[in-house]
Amino acid sequence: MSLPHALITALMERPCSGLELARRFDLSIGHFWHATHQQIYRELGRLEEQGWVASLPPETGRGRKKVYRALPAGREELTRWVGESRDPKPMRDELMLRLRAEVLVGPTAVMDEIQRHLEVHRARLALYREIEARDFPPGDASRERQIQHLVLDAGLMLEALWVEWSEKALKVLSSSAAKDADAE
Amino acid sequence: MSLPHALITALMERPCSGLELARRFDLSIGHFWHATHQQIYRELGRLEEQGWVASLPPETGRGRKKVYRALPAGREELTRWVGESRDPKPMRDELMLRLRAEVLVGPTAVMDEIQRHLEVHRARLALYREIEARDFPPGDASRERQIQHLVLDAGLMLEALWVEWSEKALKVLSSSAAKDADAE
DNA sequence: ATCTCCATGTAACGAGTTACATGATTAT
DNA sequence: ATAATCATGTAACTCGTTACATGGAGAT
Repeated sequence: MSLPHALITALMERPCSGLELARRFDLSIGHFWHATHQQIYRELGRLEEQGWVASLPPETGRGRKKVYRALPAGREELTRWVGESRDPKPMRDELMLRLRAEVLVGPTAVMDEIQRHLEVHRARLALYREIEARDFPPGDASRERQIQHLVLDAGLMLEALWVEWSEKALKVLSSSAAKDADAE
Repeated sequence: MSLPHALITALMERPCSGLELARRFDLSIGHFWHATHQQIYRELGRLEEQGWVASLPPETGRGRKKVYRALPAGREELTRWVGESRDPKPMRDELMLRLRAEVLVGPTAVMDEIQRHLEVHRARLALYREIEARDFPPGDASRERQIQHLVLDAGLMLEALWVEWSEKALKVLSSSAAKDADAE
């Protein structure tokens, strides 16, 4: 149940319409909490029912741009939610499942897949580094900036980790493939 | 759509009943693909319909232990699935959302939450290190063992990353809190 | 006029979660 | 006998995904 609070947060930062929200998600919040525009519309409807956000123009049906903003009640709800406590979820990684299955049915072409992942992670890492260079110049910063930097840093560290892991995996798999060939 | 294939994998490694599967998930596969026993029962039913797994005793209703095993068709399906290609999903982390919201409604007690997460990740890291010491002694190993080690290694690296990140976050937050106090 | 975007929305489904129900087995 | 536990299962719900439908605005 985090999407509603992600939306209130985004609307507190700046009021905007559903589609703009979807686009902003793609650029920032979406890096650690993805959502499609359908999810966003559905959730905005619920948030409005709850009285946590409000849309400006009278609801004249489809095709009309509706600009939402967060209400005081939304801010209160957000404050309550920030104080909640949840255990971190265990990771969920399909590639690890595939590797485990590969041991049983392989050898297969998993190396290609790992290579593909490696490239995706490298691209994300490069993107995050750009953002860091642009938005977080070295030197002291306010508490707010430091927290935002921490969040970005988690993304940087994760992508770097996956780049490192993928390279290692490729190395291990190629050497063990060579050994298998020797054994024949 | 990964759970069915996780189940086929587990049943190929060793046939067992639904509840045993649930327990084995908690111990191994569950570290990177969690599932509850309800999910597992539902999925086993579907897998049996599909003809990918079979249960031994005649189906005499509730309370009767049913031991499942993977069928050749299941193995084929697994082989097909291992060859599939999917982009890695972007991370999804509620704590990052909370931090982003905290900037707007804070300062709050997020540090306590980060501390809690830190302890969870330290515990998982210790567990994975135990498993590594027990199951992966140093020295050459077969391709299978190396792949299994790679999977465990991803878990180790991730938990170590979160420990590192949490410690850093606590340091940053405590120093910026001190500065805020100075400013008053 | 009609075409192409922009913007909002519906519908249907699959996956995951939570709470609970029921039959079998074992221990006391 | 009955209570605890093992084992399987139902039901109801939320969240996320995919495909598609509809209305409005500007361009040619």
